[in-house]
Amino acid sequence: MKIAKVIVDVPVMQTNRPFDYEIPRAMTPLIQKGLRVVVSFGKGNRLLQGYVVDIVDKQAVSTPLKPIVDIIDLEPVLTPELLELSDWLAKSTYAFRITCLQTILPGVMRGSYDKVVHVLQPDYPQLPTFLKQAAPVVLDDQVGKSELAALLKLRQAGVIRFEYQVHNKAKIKTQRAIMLSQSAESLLQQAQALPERLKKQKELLHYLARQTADADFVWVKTVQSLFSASVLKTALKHQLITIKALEVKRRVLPDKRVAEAPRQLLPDQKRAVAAIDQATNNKLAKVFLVEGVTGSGKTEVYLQTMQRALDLNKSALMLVPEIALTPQMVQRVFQRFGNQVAVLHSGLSEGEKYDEWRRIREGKAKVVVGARSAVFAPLENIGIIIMDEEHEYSYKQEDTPRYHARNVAIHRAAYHHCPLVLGSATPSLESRARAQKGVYQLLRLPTRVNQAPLPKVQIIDMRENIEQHQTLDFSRALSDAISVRLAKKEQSVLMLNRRGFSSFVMCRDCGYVVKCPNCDISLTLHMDTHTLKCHYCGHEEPIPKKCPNCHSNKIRYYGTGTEKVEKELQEMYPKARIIRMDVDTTRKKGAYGRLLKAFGDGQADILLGTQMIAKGLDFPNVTLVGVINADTALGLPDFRASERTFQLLTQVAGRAGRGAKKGEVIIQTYNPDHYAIQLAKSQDYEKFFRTEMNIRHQGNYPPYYFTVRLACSDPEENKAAKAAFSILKLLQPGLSQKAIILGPSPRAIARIKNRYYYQIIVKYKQEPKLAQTLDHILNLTQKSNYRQLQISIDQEPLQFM
DNA sequence: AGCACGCCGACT
DNA sequence: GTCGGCGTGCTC
Repeated sequence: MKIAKVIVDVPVMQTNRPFDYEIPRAMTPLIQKGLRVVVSFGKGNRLLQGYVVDIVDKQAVSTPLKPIVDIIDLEPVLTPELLELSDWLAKSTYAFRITCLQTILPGVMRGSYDKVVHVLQPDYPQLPTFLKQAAPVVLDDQVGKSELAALLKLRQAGVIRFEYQVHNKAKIKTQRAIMLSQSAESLLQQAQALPERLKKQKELLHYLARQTADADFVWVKTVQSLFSASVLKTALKHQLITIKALEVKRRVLPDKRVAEAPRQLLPDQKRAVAAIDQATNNKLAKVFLVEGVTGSGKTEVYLQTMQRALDLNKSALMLVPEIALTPQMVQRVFQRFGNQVAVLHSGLSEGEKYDEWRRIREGKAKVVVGARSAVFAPLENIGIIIMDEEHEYSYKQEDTPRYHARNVAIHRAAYHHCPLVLGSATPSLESRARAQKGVYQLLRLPTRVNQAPLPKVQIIDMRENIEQHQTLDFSRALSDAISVRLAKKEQSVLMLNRRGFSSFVMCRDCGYVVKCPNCDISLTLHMDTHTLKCHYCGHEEPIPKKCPNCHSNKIRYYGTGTEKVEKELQEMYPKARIIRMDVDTTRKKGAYGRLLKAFGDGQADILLGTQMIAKGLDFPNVTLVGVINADTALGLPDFRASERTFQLLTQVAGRAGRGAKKGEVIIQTYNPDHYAIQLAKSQDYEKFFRTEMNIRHQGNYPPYYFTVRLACSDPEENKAAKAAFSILKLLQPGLSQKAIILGPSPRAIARIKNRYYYQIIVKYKQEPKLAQTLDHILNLTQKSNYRQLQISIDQEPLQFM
């Protein structure tokens, strides 16, 4: 007997394994691995969506199995590769298998459920009024607790019955079309044969005869503009025409394109392309790190190596961070590869995503460009994977499954025996260190394609500014530079670093930031307790009244908002046209693109924004880039603070002087001597890498150590704390002496949604028993007395707060 | 998650 | 005595 192993849609620890189901005889020829099915589950026999992950032979079983109720898909939605990937993902991120399956597939594939009440005894006296009707009633999502209790009682009394329905949200969009199954001649013949009085019918047939020249069908929608609905109805009645519902794929990319040919390569680019092509040709799962300054032509290297994969009749996957931010990039890929390109990103509607996904699944799209989740694109026979801006933090998903797209890409590249190309001007330290060790192959592109010099970067010491200038946010140098641009009708981009707003304490005289004595990490300000806390080890101290370094009393929390700066700017330059871009002004869909376009069209003189303006913008008329506060990220309680600051400043500096005119960059800071700022000024990534590696080495941080974060939360604070300590007890025996455990400590925002959070961070190099221990902890904490306790594990977290 | 079973307190 | 509260365990 064949048995189907099914992962059911119940995301809890206890059901995180396949369940066996009988395959009814009628389904035997249809059933396959990777299909979605409907199964009945639990005592109430409620219907759930499930995924067939395996089909096995099994001899007669002692307890009878439930049969599969229904098959949802005709073709498997998951390839064997993606099935394996979901298993690997679940194991490596400590997430439920079902959650991983749902992450891999487009959102519409997730089952939606309805609870329907059928009334069995319509004349029952205490029947609630809303049930006193003939038809079954669909319960809405928010049925009150007491209401539900009453309904359960009625069910027990046999008055009503529940029915669970599973819906497939994945709908194929169709449009009605008149099929042109006959030749033009036969249509005209039919028209001839019609009696004279059917004038409109004759006209219709003549019209259709003309269309047969270049199509198999005509949309009803277009015909309706020429003929009325009743004409079509008559024609249909007389069987002169047939109408079918044809699928229309929601398309994301335009129909037309300006085809673009490959560009000439510089020697460095040529070398890089050759090295990558060699891996593609020889089916080597090598990882390359392309380290190229802004404007060095990384994109051209990507495009040409992707072309190589296509030439070998393979597919290509290209990951771009937050794709909405770089429409130029998508455009360029489209111009090169045309209709075989599919785009996947969060800006698409569910339906659009589904259609693009199916074009990939059906093999119609061989090139995929997309953001983080596109790493799961159902491509087969992948010849190359590209990951642009590999250092970007948006590649890490912040909620379950907490995966990093880079790791998924590495896994898929290994499966497909194809190269993975990581590209960045400022690679993550993890990747650059791996290249150093020879795990990845480093390909450097040190020169700019157009030979343009890097913009001149000037650093302004804001500590001096306080005395000289009354406005705190603008130095004389920056305001003068803005005035010059306004006079010359050139544009300025001003960036306000909002990360870490008001959350740390800094001395305005010397730039000193209070750090944890144990962890060498900035302390975070907690206004509720009026203390400074370390989020790593839990160290706590009072807020200093005087700067411990220079004894000034100008030590206070630090931060500035975009609105305030905009007001200041407007006062300084009443005639300047300013576009402000922050979370508030870009919340609406499409607002981001609209504002950028307005700026690109020259409708404003100054673009003021948060870090979102640092990425990928390319406006030739921008000759000044100002960073109003370079420090805020440095103050974050995060060992990656320097790295983030360096990356951000380097990136934003690249926005200046993209066109023919020379660019200038002004960075305002209270830490002018900080290496991250100094090295951003000289745009010297390699030196930054060496300096920062040293610091990481001394502090036992990545990439010298791996990290894992265990967080637990409970509505009751003492329970959360107690749980954290029992987790610690469970953890310790599974670790060697060399592992470093930090915490348990309360998280920065101790209470979110009425839950208290505690966390433990483990730093380690080699811990063979760690994964097993973590699984054990997950299993135990589910069964323990802590019913309300939630526990999460984040491998290599990027956010430690 | 959702359901049943089962064991204790306050009601007809 | 029993109704119903929720704590506990199971779902092919």
